[in-house]
Amino acid sequence: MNKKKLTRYGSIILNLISENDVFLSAQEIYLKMRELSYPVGLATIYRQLQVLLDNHLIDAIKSESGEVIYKQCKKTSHHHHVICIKCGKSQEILEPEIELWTRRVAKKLGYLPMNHTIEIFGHCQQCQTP
Amino acid sequence: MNKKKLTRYGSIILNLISENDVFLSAQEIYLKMRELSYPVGLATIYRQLQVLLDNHLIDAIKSESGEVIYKQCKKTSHHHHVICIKCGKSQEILEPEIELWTRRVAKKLGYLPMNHTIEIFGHCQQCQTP
DNA sequence: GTTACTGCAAAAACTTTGCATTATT
DNA sequence: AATAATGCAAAGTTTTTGCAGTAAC
Repeated sequence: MNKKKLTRYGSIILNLISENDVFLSAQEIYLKMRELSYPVGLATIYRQLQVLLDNHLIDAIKSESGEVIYKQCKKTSHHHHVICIKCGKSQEILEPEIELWTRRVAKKLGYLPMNHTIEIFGHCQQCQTP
Repeated sequence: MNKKKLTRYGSIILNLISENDVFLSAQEIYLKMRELSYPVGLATIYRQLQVLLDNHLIDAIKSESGEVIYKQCKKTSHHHHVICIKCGKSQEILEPEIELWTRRVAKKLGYLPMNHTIEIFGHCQQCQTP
């Protein structure tokens, strides 16, 4: 058994993430925790985020700028996201056909696909009308 | 005019990249340049890679581990890649349908799509048979 | 002789790690 | 008391920036 358990701060972080509709970076979570007066260190944030990931309680993707951002998704199975580049709000993409597409394309080129990243960035409905 | 020009090292970097079939990171390019006895600094590598990108002479994507990697692509228009996670070899994906798919999916969710990333990671033909 | 490029060092930003201290059981 | 979690500081990585020196035109 390689899995570490959720700790006090782990649950608090999970709550914080699950209340939010946007992807948050570890740094943002750290700041929010400090705002909420939890005397938590950044290292703990990173360590507990890893535990949450290992237990599939949250999802992580890479932002456009390259940092890892976290969110709790409704779908438990593999999926992708549309992310607003203005407000950060994201929605899950529920299109199984794309999984077949990646497999088909990879195989056509002689590759055995193991993994893929698909992210769509744009403006959400609210952020389109200023 | 905001574009900087290609310099002596820029051309050498472009040659190095165009001779390679795999995506290279700035750090790898730096090492290869030093191996070839060019007394070039890492900062210059980064600065000239940016110039090469601005002039669309090379393409860049993010690797699985998050660092930016560079390659000269045959296709000049927007496209995606399958990348071997063992040897690094990549192939360009020539499927216009996926562009329509991302637009359609984003719009269905109320988003105005601006940008997207699609990368497939796996094992290439040679790396499948050890 | 100006202008632009480069090297070096320093800094910035994100993340990981080591270790002494503190909390949990 | 033993075990595990935490905070802090330090270090690791990738990338950017400032500036003095050098090359290019």
